[in-house]
This record gives sequence, C-alpha cells and structure tokens, in this order.
Amino acid sequence: MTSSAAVPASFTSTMRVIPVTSRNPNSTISPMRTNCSACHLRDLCLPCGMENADMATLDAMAFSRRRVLMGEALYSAGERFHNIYAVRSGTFKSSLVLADGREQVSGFHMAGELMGMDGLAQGTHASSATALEDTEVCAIPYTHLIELSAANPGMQHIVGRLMSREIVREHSLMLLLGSMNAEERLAAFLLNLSQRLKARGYSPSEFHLRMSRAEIGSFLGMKLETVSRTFSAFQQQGLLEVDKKRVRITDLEGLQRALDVRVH
Amino acid sequence: MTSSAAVPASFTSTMRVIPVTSRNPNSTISPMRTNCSACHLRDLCLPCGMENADMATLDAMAFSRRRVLMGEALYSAGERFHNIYAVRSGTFKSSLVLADGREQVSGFHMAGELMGMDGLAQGTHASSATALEDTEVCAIPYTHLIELSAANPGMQHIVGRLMSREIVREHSLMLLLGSMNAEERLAAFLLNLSQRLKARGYSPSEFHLRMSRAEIGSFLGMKLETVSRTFSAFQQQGLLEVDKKRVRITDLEGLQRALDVRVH
DNA sequence: CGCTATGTTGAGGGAGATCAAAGACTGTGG
DNA sequence: CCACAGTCTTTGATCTCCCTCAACATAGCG
Repeated sequence: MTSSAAVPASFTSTMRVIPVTSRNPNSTISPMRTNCSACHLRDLCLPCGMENADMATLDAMAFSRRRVLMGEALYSAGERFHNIYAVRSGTFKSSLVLADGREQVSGFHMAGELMGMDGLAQGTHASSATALEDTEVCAIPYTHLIELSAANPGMQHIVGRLMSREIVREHSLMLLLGSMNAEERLAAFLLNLSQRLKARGYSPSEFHLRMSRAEIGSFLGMKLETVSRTFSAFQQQGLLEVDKKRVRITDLEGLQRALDVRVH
Repeated sequence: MTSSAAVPASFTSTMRVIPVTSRNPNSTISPMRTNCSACHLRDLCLPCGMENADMATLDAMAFSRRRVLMGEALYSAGERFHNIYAVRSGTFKSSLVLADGREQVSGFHMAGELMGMDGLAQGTHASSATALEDTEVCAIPYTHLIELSAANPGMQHIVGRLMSREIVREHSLMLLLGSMNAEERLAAFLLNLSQRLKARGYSPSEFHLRMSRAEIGSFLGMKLETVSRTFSAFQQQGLLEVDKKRVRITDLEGLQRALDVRVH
C-alpha cells in the first residue's frame, strides 16, 4: 500500500517560486525564493490569518529556500541565531545533547511549522534541528521580520501569536510529561500527529513515522522498549495496527478515551 | 532568625510611583501607576536591556498596578487575554486544572518576572495565575505594547526576547521532566530558586518556600510524599536543612553535582 | 553475505506511587 | 485560655509501572 502520509512528488512542484540565480542548482542553499501568498501552506504557516496588505509585505521579503538532507542539521545548538525557519516539506526533530551524551528530543516539526524561536532569547540556538528525511525550509531572517513588522502592527501580532503558540505547545508537553503514564503519552503523541497530518491533507488514520522508537521515547520521557511495548499493547487492544514505522489507527475514539481522563 | 528571603517592608515603598486617582485606596485595582525607569526591578523586568529612548516610551505607558491577595487569582484559564503582568512583589503560581480535578502547576513567578504570555496564542489565558502570598503586579496592556513598539524596533526585539525566554524556560523544564529522577528534579528546582533569589538581592542559601509540597510535586512531576522524602534525603546527605517551608542550603556545590551529570 | 541499525519481546529489579497513620501548625469558637 | 477541626508535612509499608539487561528478529547496505 502506498502511504497517504508520504510526501507526494507534487508536494513542492506546485509551488510558485521566483528563481533568483541559476548557479549551483544542487547546492543546499536553494536558488529559489518563495512567494508566501501563493504557497499551499499559507494557511498553516507564518501567513496564517494575515490580511492582504501584510501578505504583500511578506511576499516582498522573498524568503530564500534551503534543502536539508536526511540526517543533516539545519542549525545546531550554540550556533548564532539569524533566522527562524518554516518547514516546506519533510520532518525535523528539535533536540539537544545532554552532558552524559544522551539526546533529549524536544519536538517534531512538519510542513508549515516554524522552528528556531528558542534562539532569540540568547542570540544563539538553544537546540539543534535535524532532518528526519530529505527536507526543504524557508529561511526567515528575524531582523528583517522585525523591521518590516514595525510598519504593520498586524504582523507584530502574528509573530507574537506564533511565539505564544510555541509556549502553549510546550505547556501541553509539560503536562504530558508531568502527569501521564506511558499509554497516555503515546496516545497523546499519536493523536497529535494524526491531527497535524489531517490538517495537511494527509490521512489522519494511516501514516509513516519519520522518527525512531528511541526518538519518540526521548520526546515522551520513556525508554524505547517501553514505546515498543506500548505500541504492541495498543495493537492488542485493537486500537491500531503497527508494523515498524507504519501506523494505522483503527479506533480513534478508543485512543482518545485514554486521554479524556486527563485533559479536558 | 529572620528570613533574608522574606520581602522586606521597604520592598514596595522604595518605588517611585505616580498617583493617578486617590479614590478607593483599598481596592484591588491600585490607584498607583508605575514609572519603569525608576523601578528597582528595572534590570530584571520588561525594561531589561532597553536604551533610554525605549525606556521613555515605557514610562509613558505608566502601567497600572494591582494587588492580589494570597490565594486569589490574577487571571484564570479561559479568561479573555488583555494584559501581560509583571510581578512587583510576592510570588505566583501558574497552573491549570485537569479533567479529573487535579492541578498541574506549570511555573512559579517572582518579582520582575512576566506572566500571561501564553494567552496571546488563543486570545484567552491558557492557564491561571494564583498568588501564593499577598502580591502586587503591573498590568501591561498587550495592544498598547504592540502599538508603541511599532515605533521602536528595539522594543520589539525586547518583547520577542522575553517570549523566547519563556520558550527556553519551558524547554529546560521539559528536559527536567523527561530525563531526571526525583533527586535531580528537586535539586534543579532549588538551585533555580536560589539563583533567582540571589538575582533579586536575597540570600541564595536560605529562603522561605512560598509553595506547598503538593505544588512543588505537581510542578516537578512527582507526588508530594516523594518531594518530602527527597527533602529528607538531601538533609541526611548534608546538602541542606529543611524545616517545613524554611530551607537552608548548606552545600551548594553538592546540590549542583547532582545535576552536572545531566545538564552541561 | 555478514554487519550494523532498528525494533520486539521476556525476565527481574528498583524508583516512585499509593495507602495509611501520626505529628505539627493555624485559625475558630467556646 | 483551651478544645477542635482542618491543612500541611513527615514517615512507614506495600505495590506497580517502567527501566534495565538480554536475546532474538528483521531490514538496509556495503
């Protein structure tokens, strides 16, 4: 079966892009520049909720694009902060390495989501962003964004709301880590993934996990064996079917029921 | 012994304030308005890092002040978002109530710290803020802040940095919840508290906990009994002395050593 | 074809949750 | 002033969920 969650070939080709230079077509710095108003992700990404005037401002910035291959870092913890990034295609993880060498994953990011806002506080990135598959991003120079939003209070609101959304996202993750057991954590994770895929036009019930059991475990605060066991438990409860990274949710309500107890 | 962490009587009286109306001196809405540039918290709070020009803009806003008595809510989850708040004196907790009635504490806030930035995302507060002692706050109308920062890119940067700081704060809390054991969590909590008290001119080694064991436990993702036991364990290890809410750290390096393993 | 990376499953142990009880402190009302 | 209830904290005993260690299966890749 083909994956409804896999990125279709047309995913990037439907974009309207403005070629800026034709040199180095294979470089990781793409010669393409992006026109937000024509982007298929416009209702999920930075421009979400913008009025036409603000959108025009955004288009004028013509964000440059960049490819990041699977396993490569978009940015690393400690690097100087310049841009926030919008995912155009593919999946990223945010993570940092603890003193004992273990990795702590703090988030997964898919098309239309923004990354790097944690770098603003110190002027250096607080975490690293690694591609979990071949990806493409738009680089959004933060200082440009600020300069342009000086003229547009609407734009300022949007940037503020985006940062606030990140705070709320981490809030709910804290809640998860602080008060849920293994089954609730994995259920929350899968339902969240399902929702985000649905919002992007993919099947909410059948998808391909881009991250390993260890990465899921790190994110959810549990060991990879426990992740694997919990997947198996869900399968035995008839909630879903798993085969390695392929997941098919067969009882969405059942999964949700596990969470209703905790989160209103 | 007197607590060096207790709020001295002079804490609020040294402030230069601008009386706006003299009616209702006992109302929870204080008739006082605040002059940021003269505030003793200016290097910790919103104005931190501001140039004189920006500071003048801030002064012009003359934030109104509000008293919140112990146990009362400054704002509640679901309420319409209008202001962010700066703590002038006292301590707050941020929390939300889960479907099963349990409380999840997401943060503690002391003088100079900002609260309420999670409300921006949805236009309603995502959590509640409750005073853990008699407190005073400055109300910072968010829309005013946006309007004024339109003229000052420097101000925009500062607001952005403050929100980013909140993201980073939650990041490290996630790290704590995701990868630390009970002793490491409590050590991290106490060291963080100690640092913040020190930055405010109080003793970093001897202080009064404003929150209950249950609240600490909720914040750290452990049960109140475990918090209590871990306090006792630290005492037996000679790291600190505890008597209910009084804490005296006798071996700061020892406490820190427990964390060095995890966080670089 | 091994080799490595990744995932699954089992057995056993331990950190922390849960249940329970008692002490310490606060405020209230007699 | 004391008795009392109510809240908070401490400590003990037991249990359980998840971690740890281990073996094996499978897939991708040189």
